[in-house]
Order: sequence, then structure tokens, then C-alpha cells
Amino acid sequence: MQGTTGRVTRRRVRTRANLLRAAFDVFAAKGFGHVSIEEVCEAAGYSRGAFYSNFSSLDELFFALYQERAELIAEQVSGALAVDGPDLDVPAAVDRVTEVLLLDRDWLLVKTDFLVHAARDPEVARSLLEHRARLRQAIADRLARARGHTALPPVLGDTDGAAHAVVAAYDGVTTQLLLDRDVAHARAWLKQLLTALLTDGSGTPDHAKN
Amino acid sequence: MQGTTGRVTRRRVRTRANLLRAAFDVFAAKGFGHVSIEEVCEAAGYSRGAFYSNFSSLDELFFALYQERAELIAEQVSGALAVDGPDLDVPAAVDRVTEVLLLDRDWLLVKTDFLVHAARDPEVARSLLEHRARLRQAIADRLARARGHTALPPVLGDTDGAAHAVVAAYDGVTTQLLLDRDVAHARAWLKQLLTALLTDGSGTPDHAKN
DNA sequence: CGCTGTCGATACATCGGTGTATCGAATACG
DNA sequence: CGTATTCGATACACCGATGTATCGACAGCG
Repeated sequence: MQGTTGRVTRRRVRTRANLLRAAFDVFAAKGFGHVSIEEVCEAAGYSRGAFYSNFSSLDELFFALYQERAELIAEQVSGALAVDGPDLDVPAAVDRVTEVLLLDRDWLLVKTDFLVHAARDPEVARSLLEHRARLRQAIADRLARARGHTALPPVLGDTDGAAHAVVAAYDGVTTQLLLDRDVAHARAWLKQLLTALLTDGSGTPDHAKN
Repeated sequence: MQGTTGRVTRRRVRTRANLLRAAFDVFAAKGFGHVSIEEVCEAAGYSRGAFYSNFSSLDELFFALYQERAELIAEQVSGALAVDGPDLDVPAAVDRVTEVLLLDRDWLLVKTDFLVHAARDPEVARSLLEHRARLRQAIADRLARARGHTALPPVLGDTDGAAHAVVAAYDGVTTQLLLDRDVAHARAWLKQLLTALLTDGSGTPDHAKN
């Protein structure tokens, strides 16, 4: 570790980034808890010295990794929500968000690993809850902006309740996708589910499988 | 391992059961992947010799453990669904099932661990998918029996689609519960969500939190 | 009650991962 | 361009866990 504000290095950030990138692949493949520090280093092409110079434990790296990617996803979702003008085209927005959220199976794997991790560590859980709350808030805001134009079914309560439901649906579909690996089907199913939740009663149901 | 059908022991089944019970606690506390065989043995009060006499790996034990508990839950759910007569009182059934499903946080932890495990092993995934399909089928059957009495919203498709939605909602709420540890809130929220999905438009929304 | 075969405890060899200490090499700064 | 400092590779000592082999104890059966 450098002192208060020692030399501002350049290769250090490179190696750190390389370690994180490699760690993502390894975690996705084997799962956190079945990964050793050595494996990560080997995948990144570094020695353990490099690792300990940048992180102090696997947990720390895992946390940093999640933070980075989660921030990225959050931005993409916000982007997908901001496309429309003041009016909201619910089906279109659902389409865009769905594409972003169910893009990468590896990310879902890592994300779920992190969930399991957080479920046993209140500190980590708090951080994850905050991140989820931010995402949900973005959705709720977007829904609120569209209130009056598109009527929400009242069963869910206010826009905040609706946002909660959206997240729950996403989590639920994620679970199924992790098992059957059918991204296309998961997307279709999520769209349908979200449409069912957010509109009052028109949707084009498809046949469920498995 | 005994031969083809050697002596039918009695203490063997006891120790096996003890190992499984202890393993459940240890897995719930630390998470699969952070648990050693020794820890399980110590918690059960046995030596590693006993373990290797009954299982050949941690994976095998974990799988057996999940099977056992999952079967138990499935029976409970079936029971909760079978209470009513030929007619189905949706809100009442939702209440009963919700109580069963969100009973024990430890089980949710182990279950999610198992999901993560299955997501990386197609063989295990198949088994888990079958179990989920059985559960879903029980729900679909029950819904079908009640068709005509209680009208389902058409957005989800047939009863099978509705059953899919129920499972997704369950999974989604589980995720949130793992993080905020608020069982009461999770139950209320799941009931609300299921009611929203299964009835056409009457529900008593509550304020969402966090 | 005795005997035979199974169960499970103990002991052992081994391996892989961890964390630290040390040192050469790369790099920012004057 | 030199040099002070940081970065990261190598080497080392240290568990902790694994799997196996062996043996005593216990349970079922005659």
C-alpha cells in the first residue's frame, strides 16, 4: 500500500484491472468459494505478490468486482429508461430493460454468488440493498413520470410498489434462467411478466415450457 | 460401502441422519464452498471415518441433503394446497402456501446455495428443474381444478403460465428476504404479489419498505 | 452366547493454498 | 538522465484439509 498520497502509478491500475477482469471469469466458471487466490493470479498472468499488493483478501476483490460491474449495469438500465420522452411507452421500455438485464449469464452467476455471500454478511448485505434500492428508485421515478398516461393496476399500490414487483419478477426469472440456460425464453417470459404487472389487462401470452 | 445387500445395519442410518442434520446447520451458517468435511463431522460428533463410510464427497452429501429437505417441503406445499374442497379459496390458499414457503431462513440459504451449485452443473440442474416442475405442476393442477370458479387474469396464459408466475414471484421474494431478513414483510409482500397475479383486480396494497 | 462381518475411530502421508519477507525491475519525478 | 520509490516476482514456512489404510468395537445372526 502506498502512503498517504505517494507516487501515482500507472501499471498498478493496469494490473488491478487485469486481476479484476480475470477474477470475473474465474468466479463465473467455478463460483466464489471454490476459487483460490492462485487461480485468479494464474488466469490474470500474475503472481500472488501482485495480488497481495492490490488486495488483502479474496473477499475484498470479490466486493470490488461486484461494485464495478453493478455500477455499470445500473447505468445501462438508467440509460434504457431514459430513452423515451416525458411519456412512457411501457412495452418498449420493458423490452429495452429486459435486454440489458438478461444479457450475460456469467454476470448472473457472479451476481447470485454475491447474493449468497451477502446473505451471510450484514455489512455486505447493506451495500447490496442500497444498490438495489437505487435501481428500484430509478424505475419508480420513471413510472411516476408516466402516471396518468398509462394507468397502473392498483393491486400493487403506488409506483414504489410496482417497482418492487418489477425487481421481484427480474429476480424470479433470473433463478429460472440460471437453471435452464434459455436466455431467449427467459427474456420473453420476463417481458410477459412485467407487462402483466404493469398494465391493466392486455398481453400476448405465450406457452410456457419446462 | 456394503456389498450387494449385506447386513442391514441400524446405527448406520442413525449416523447418516446425524451427519445430514449437522451438515444442514453448518451449510446454512457458512455456505457450501466454505465448509470442510471436518467441520461437518465435528458438528455431528463423528470422525471423518464415519463420513467417508457414508458419503464419498461433500458434493454427494450436499445433494442428498437437498433432496431430503426439498421432498419435505414439496409435501408440505401439496398439503397446504389440498386443504380446500374442490373449490379453491385463492387468498386462503395463498396464505397457507406462503407460510410454508417462507418459514425458515436457513432453508432458503441452503436452497440458494444449491441453486448456485446447480447453475454450474447440468446434471444437478436437471434434478433441480425436475423438482421445480413437480411443484409447479401441483400448483397448476390446483388452479385448474378451480377454474371457472375464480377467474384468472388472462395475461399469464393458461394455468401453467400462472403457476410459472407463482414460482417466479416466490423466487423473487426469496432474494429480497435473504438480504433484509424481514420474514414478516416478505410474507406480506409475497401474498400481495400472488394475489395481484392470480386475481383480476382486487387487493389490499400495503406500503413497501426498504 | 459366540462368531462373523460391518461401522467408524485413529494414524499417516500428502497436497494445495496462504501469508510474509526479501529482492530485482519498472516507473514517476526532479 | 539519474535516482528514489513503488510494484510485483520468487522463496519460504506453515497450516488445514484430504483420502487411505489399519484396527478395535459393536451389532446382527445362528
